[in-house]
Amino acid sequence: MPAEDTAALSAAFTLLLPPPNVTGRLHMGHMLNQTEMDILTRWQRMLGQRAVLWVPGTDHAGIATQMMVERQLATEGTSRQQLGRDAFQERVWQWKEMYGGAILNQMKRLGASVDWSREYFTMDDRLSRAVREAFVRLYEQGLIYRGAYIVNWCPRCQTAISDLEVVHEDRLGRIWEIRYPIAGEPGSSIVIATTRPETMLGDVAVVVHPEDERYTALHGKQILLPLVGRTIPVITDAWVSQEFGTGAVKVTPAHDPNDFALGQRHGLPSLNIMDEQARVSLEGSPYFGLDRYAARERILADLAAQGLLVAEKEHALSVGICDRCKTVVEPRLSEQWFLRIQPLAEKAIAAVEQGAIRFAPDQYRKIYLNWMTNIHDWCLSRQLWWGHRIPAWECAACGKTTVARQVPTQCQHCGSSEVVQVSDVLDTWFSSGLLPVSVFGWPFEDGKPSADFAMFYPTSLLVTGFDILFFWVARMIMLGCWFSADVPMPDGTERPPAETVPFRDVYIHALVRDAQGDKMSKTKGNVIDPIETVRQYGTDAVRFTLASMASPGTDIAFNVARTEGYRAFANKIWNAARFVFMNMNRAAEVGIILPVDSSPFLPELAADAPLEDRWIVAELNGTAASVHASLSEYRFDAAAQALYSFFWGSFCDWYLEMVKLRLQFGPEDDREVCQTALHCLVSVLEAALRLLSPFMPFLTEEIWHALYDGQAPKKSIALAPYPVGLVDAQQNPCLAEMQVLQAFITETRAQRKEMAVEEKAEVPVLVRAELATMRILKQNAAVVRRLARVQELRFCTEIPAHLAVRSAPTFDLALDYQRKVDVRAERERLEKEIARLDKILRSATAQLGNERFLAKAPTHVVEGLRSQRTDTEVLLVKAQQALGALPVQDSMQ
RNA sequence: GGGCGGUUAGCUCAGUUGGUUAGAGCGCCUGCCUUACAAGCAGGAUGUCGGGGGUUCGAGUCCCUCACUGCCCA
Repeated sequence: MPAEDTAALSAAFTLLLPPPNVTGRLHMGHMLNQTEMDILTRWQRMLGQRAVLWVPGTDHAGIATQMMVERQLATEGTSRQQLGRDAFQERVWQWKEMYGGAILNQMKRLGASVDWSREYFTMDDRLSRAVREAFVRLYEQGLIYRGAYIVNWCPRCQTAISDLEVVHEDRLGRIWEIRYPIAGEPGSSIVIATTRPETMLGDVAVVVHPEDERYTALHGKQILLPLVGRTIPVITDAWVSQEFGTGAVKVTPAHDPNDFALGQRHGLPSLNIMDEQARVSLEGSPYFGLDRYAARERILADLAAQGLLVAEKEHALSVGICDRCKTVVEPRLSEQWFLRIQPLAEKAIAAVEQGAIRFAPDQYRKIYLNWMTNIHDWCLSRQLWWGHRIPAWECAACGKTTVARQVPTQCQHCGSSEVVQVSDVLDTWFSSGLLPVSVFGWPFEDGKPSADFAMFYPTSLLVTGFDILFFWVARMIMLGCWFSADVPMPDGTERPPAETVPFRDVYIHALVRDAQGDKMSKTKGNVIDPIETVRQYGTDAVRFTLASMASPGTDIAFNVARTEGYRAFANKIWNAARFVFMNMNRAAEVGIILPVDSSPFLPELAADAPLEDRWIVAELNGTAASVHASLSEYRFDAAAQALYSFFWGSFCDWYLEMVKLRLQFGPEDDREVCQTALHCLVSVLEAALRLLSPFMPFLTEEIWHALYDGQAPKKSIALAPYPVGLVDAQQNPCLAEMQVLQAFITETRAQRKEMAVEEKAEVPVLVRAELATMRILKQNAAVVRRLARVQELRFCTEIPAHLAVRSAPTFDLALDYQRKVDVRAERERLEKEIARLDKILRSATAQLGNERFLAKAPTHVVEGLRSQRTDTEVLLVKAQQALGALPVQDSMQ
């Protein structure tokens, strides 16, 4: 990283692991998330320019954990109610101690280089203190209020849940039309439409649109509510849709959010007719104690019996279900604690709009802003026993509430000592939303920021999935910006807004799906277990698979075929290393000693060093530069591809094959040649291993240590310096020279196949080449002979007409081989080639004939096209000549 | 209903500010146990870049439109 870039960054590279639930098992999403963070962390650590900190921890996961333990209790024939709150909490702690570390333990196997000394749990004392402090401050700032509102109530979990914890599902339900008689006017009635007839027990009005002429006569009339016998008014409100159902709707404020709002506008009472388990709770009612669905059936039957059920139709509706347990949510009026979120949201919006937080991919910025600008107050309270209990105490004497950091001994309003803490706990996300400040020691004892906070806040980066963008990312931004605002900067100055953010970058990664692109689910049975996959293919291969498929904004269809490919890649590197070791041993036997070093910079070679040496160093430089650039933009896929193609395509396929020629250790062989070759080979492998290390830590570690034969300069490759690439390596003339050499070898091999030359046979090759090309071929004649199995290169001024010719822009070649060409195949090939060249030539000629193109296009494009046209013309002529030279009749001998 | 995406080789996906012959991996075909590697080597085939229109000297890339499809929010 150039020095000027580092100045703008903080002194540390810091990130928080999204804390897995204590109830969870490691899945592919975790593994992807952790692989990405680990690559970045290792990369930054090896760059060695900043302190690097990756903080692990686990989340107490209120509802989920309570569910697990309650299930366990049920199998023992008991329940949390029987145990009581304290004993139940004790059980949950026991459970957490036993199973809570599962994911972190699995993480260790994946090589995640987190700082284990800083591992936290969201219910730890110091984090709990932060939760209390945050709650009390918000309360003191007038941002937390308590009141009876409609919330999403899960009758199974028996707690309120936030909007985000409700998932909507489109289902085919029914809509019923029910006749409500007008009080005191026999024969007169109004027909209402409803999808939830059971809630009619709590009806307090019927509402119609004020301009709906069908019902004008009924405005202000009273209705005799069937089955109940209460009278309720007909009211008007423009919210009603005249097209929906009959245009008349019943109003049940205690059981529907829209009705609740309507009730507030019209001053209607709210009649709660269901208990915590969604059973009818209306004392004295014949439906008392019935579950909501049983009550529905009975009520419909009774209405039908009275002739009041007018119609029943199919109806598509969206049903809210509890994200955790999939029970249909019951909108329910209840007393809850809310956070007035607008002031926090404004800061959170500004932080992103002003660029203090950047999203990658950028599209998530829009999604975030869209959500944040339409945000609703946050229901903070949960009716659970596992979590951070709300620090509020109710007074039995005066009925008022005391909110305090420490357990109060008396009511702060009337002084009574009869204060009891409210039983609700806080939404789990309230505590995880505070993590960026709380893990670094907030709140501070004396108001002075801790050393950790000064060093690590704001963190550098958050890596997470889009599924918790609102749950967690958005909440961290809101709470982080809010609570860090009054924490001074390390130098004592006031903290500017851009420094209040919990992280500077958010990288949102994809969802891991199965090979068919379907979402993994237990019910579908298509879950790929990362630990099992790792067992089969190795951690490095799975990590590399995930990295290489992590294209931004695209879900990953995880296919083990791909992992098999990367296992082969790991194997390939292993074998290449074996080859190097073998030669090091042979060298040692004849007394050649190698100085190997782990310099961040790659060796610089003399201009007259062998072409393949200069080339592989340039390639490695280019790869390092490319990996660095890719990782800087979170392009794990591009970085992985660059590494793959370097190791396999450049290092193994070409360099090793070429360098073999110089690794001859016989008594007559030149020791200096061997030593030079081996030195370059070992240096390149050593540096390349370091370059690959963040992606494949296990394999590279093992080979790297073996390379130093127990004398490695560092305890681990992870602490060695990361190779710095030279961007201008791409300009090195050796690249073009090597390209010519490779083209010659490839063309020769292709021609051998074409002419069905036996694999092992060495054949003389006639060459006509331009001077520069001839020079390259002559200098590398040994390489050409070996890699293309050429017996002898015969340079000539023209290839004899009777031989089949292969051409490139700067050379022609022909095999001197007795077997004749497969004329049909050769003709086919040449015709295809001519068609291809002709197409290119036409298009190039057309463009070059266009004056406006010549006038407007940049010079390098025009020049490039000119030389392309020249080359193409030459090749076309040659191909046509070759075709013309073919014998007329097809023959193979 | 509101918002955000996607459509490129048989499959999964890349494709930088528009610029010279659209790439990779896997799969496929052919020939090879060449002293690191058959989990390998060498050679090869494969695309009207979803349809239509526009801007431009030039469009996979920018704009409009249609079709299909995914996700989020309500």
